[in-house]
Amino acid sequence: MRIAFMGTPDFSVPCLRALVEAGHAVVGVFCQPDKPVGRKQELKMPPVKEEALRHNLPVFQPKSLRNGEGVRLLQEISPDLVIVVAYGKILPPDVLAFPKYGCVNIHASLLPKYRGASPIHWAVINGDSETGVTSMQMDEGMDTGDILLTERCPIGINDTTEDLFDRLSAIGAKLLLKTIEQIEAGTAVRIPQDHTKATTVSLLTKELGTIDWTQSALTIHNKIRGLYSWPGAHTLLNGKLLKLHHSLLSDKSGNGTPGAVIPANGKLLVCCGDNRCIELTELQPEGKKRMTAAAFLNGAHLSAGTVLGENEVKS
RNA sequence: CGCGGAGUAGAGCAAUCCGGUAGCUCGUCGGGCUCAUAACCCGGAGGUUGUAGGUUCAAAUCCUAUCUCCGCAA
Repeated sequence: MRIAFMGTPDFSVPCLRALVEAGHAVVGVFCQPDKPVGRKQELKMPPVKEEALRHNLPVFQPKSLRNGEGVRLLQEISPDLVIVVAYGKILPPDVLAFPKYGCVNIHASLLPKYRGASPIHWAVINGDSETGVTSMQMDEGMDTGDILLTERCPIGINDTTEDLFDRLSAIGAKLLLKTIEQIEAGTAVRIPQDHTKATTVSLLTKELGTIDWTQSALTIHNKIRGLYSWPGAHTLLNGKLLKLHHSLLSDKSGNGTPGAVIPANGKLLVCCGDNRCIELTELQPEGKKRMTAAAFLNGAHLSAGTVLGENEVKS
């Protein structure tokens, strides 16, 4: 079976690699165009492209698949099946209809929950104890196609989105091979989604990462790990940005002003809105490298009354 | 030439404006105290201040160049 692969970020790479290593005929790889990135605005190729080049696979980076462009490219490689994993583009109907076996998508949630752009982040932010991966037969809607296979995956209380990314992409690769096996064998079963239970999540914004210290310690902890490592959670310290990379729930109660810091024994505790504390374990002041809480406390010389999240500069 | 912060002991910072013995917190090593400890006390080691030039009696500090790291923006 001739397979075309569409994907862009790190998450997609294990799926592509699995296809190649399983001996499938990957006849073409689609990903987003190279984009300028970083301070120098240097062009960087997407991870999927790097992986494709490593295997000497033909790469296509069309700006759009619409207006017949997608079909034109598919005609060059005539795939029987298209695999889509976090490609980042909507596939137009003529592309969806082109391959004999249609287009199959790997989505990092248990559909119909968390349709859309950032399912892993939201599962963690919402404090879910479980998520998973779904393979589905794509239709014209946004993650609305019939479900083929699912695999569940527990979320630990300190798991970050990045942790889940790694685990789910590995699960996705496994699920993908299994799905293709069933399609080839003709044993694939399509289960329509229960659309009444569908939820859709949007793209993340940086503003989302601003911590509101009047929220509960658990809510804040979920936000910090859910937004790690991108776009990240942050607050203000003496008017300057302070990124929060990792945190732990503390069993200590903290009935001070929400955002008030309690430095103790090399640990950095912060009072939250529910009179509980969160322990910040790794952070990064504006313009500095990331550091452990102990290192931060060594040089920061925090006074007892310091409150995070306030925009005023204290002397 | 997008805007900005920063390179000082193993870590995080101070001293830089106004040149004059490089200091603090922690770690580390040794000793002491204690039923005991991540606690406390005493002591030690560890620096050609990112690099290269320049000014000066004297440069971490002033001037010039250069490398690296990071925040914002994209």
